[in-house]
Amino acid sequence: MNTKEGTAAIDERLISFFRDGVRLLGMPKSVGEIFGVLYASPEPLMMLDLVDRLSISKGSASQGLKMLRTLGAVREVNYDNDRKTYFEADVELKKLVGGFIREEIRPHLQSGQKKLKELECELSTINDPELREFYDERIQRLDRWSGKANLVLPLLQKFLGE
Amino acid sequence: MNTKEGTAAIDERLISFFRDGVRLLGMPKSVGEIFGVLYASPEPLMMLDLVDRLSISKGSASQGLKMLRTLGAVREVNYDNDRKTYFEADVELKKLVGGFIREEIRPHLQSGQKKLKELECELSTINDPELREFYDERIQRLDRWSGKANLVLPLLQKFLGE
DNA sequence: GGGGGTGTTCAATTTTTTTTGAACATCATC
DNA sequence: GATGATGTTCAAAAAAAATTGAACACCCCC
Repeated sequence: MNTKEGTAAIDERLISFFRDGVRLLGMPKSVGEIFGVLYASPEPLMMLDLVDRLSISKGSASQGLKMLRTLGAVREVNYDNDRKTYFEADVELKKLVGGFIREEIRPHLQSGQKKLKELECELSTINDPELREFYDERIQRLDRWSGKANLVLPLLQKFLGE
Repeated sequence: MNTKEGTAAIDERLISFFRDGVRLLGMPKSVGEIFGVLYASPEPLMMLDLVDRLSISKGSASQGLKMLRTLGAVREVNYDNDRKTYFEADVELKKLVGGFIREEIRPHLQSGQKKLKELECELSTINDPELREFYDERIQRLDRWSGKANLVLPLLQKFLGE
């Protein structure tokens, strides 16, 4: 790790940048901090480096890294022809955000769409035509919306992928 | 409130739909439930209707309504030439999502951009040119990204606004 | 096959967020 | 200006989420 140069202040700011950033995505701050340390590091790091650097437990570090690897935002690398596994950040943030969209937003959207389908089936159980009309309109509205969201997500990912 | 017709099951599903939906935006489930009840109601409701319907406390209902009004997703209306205030959902979900973008995402983005500005200033304190180059590249990358995000948000809002 | 260094798992703990409830504010009506 | 029906506030309680730490698994190397 690089401790000679005066990069501590910068590292701190980068870490804080990502800590807040992942909060917006509803992830624990430790995950943001881990990503921040890796993003700010010229060399890959080992898990224990993160534990030291951030004063977090091995458990947190392990789980945070797992989450980040699932998103595709961090990967294992070989380094220094040493057999240990090191970790490095994928500098393309689209991995971070794209992974979030893939792992969090899409499943939610899908389950929402399933719920809407079920809703449509139940519509016929309403007798009063006026009331049925009312619910029909509201459910259709959600349908259109959810379709739109489905449409826009890939575009968004494309756009954000530099 | 409409209790005659067999809409309870549908209402339940709509409520659950929004409960999960707002969870994705990191809001308390009570907020989603409140919006759900209003969205599923042909008539405006009073706060105490929500308290009854959802078996939540007045405090929750009041705070949830406040949040939804801040987002612009719910508004007060007059009804039944009665002086009480009633609440109804804005059926355009863009209000809900747009409000979220305005109240949550934008401020975060702005504070992130401020952080980046500060980071750029600190770059000059690094002596080693190679290391400075490294940080410079990473920070610029964040800059580009944050600019992109700023660009895409209004487009997103426009697109989602039917 | 034992030891050192690394990462994982998960029950217990801590921290954070949400919800509650009781005291208070508002205001139309009698 | 008392009453009743509504909404608000906020400290305390409950619930949910994140973090810890200790036991365990893995794996290279001697």
